[in-house]
Amino acid sequence: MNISHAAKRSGLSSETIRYYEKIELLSGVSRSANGYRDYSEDNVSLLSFIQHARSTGFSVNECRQLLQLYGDDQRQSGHVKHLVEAKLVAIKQQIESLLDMQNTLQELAAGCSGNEQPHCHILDVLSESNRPKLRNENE
Amino acid sequence: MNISHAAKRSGLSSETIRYYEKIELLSGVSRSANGYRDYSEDNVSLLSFIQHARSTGFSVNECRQLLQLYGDDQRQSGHVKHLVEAKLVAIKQQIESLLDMQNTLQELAAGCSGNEQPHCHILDVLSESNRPKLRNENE
DNA sequence: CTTGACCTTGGAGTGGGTATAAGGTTTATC
DNA sequence: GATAAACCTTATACCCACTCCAAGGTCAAG
Repeated sequence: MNISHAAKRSGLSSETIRYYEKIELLSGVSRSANGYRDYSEDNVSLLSFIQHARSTGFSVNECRQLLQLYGDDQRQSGHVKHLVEAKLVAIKQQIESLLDMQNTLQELAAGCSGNEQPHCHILDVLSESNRPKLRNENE
Repeated sequence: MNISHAAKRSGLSSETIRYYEKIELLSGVSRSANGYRDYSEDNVSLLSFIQHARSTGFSVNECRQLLQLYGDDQRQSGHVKHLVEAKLVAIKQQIESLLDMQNTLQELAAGCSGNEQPHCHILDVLSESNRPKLRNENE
């Protein structure tokens, strides 16, 4: 199976698959006589695994850990669950941060008339020297 | 005012302030006789402005646009509001995406016993070749 | 006069790809 | 058999937004 077929099957781009090989996230891909990469079903399974993990928020290095556990029949499922729970905490923090931004942006937009006049509440707020909501600034 | 003082005042790091100067996000900073950067109150205001905009989700290039509007007394507040509303849409999309990930991770964690046994529901799901919830795959 | 805390510059590294150039191969058509 | 399109290969550069490092200059305190 050539790379573009493996790409379609795994949901990754050909470029990304080559990149994953270069950083040794995926190894052991064989080559045809003409030098083209030749993907097995197992290769495609691993690529799909990576695609799923990446789209669930895992970094490439976390994918490395997940792949190692995946290939280890002596693994303990607690180790895997630990990675998932840690990622869950990180994702929740990111959501919190984005919700803060969303609130701020909504407040900014609500206060701006958005017409052809130069006065703009948004710019007023952004240029305020005291950051609102940020307490604990000793000194 | 030296750079570390400007850093404290603006909420940015000295390295970031030098970086912003290098990419010409902030210009016109004067120098003391010894070659040290010397920040005015106006400089600090702009740095704070950038810090606020960055922490509200705007990219460096979007900050460039905001700064241009900020410095233009012929601006139309509608232009500013447009930037804020576009950013709001992008932030909402990011939140949606992260909420999807959060759901997936919670389902994965819930299905895993997380003990010392090798069998792991998480790895089972990640290695499933058919992506769940992703319809519309003609062919 | 030395120590430590600043400041300067340039350059490299990070993550996770994406794009481009320059070339080789395969397949279909004429 | 020629040729063009659509693949494949490699190496390299680029993107964003910093962050870190090395090598050196400056300055205030003790």
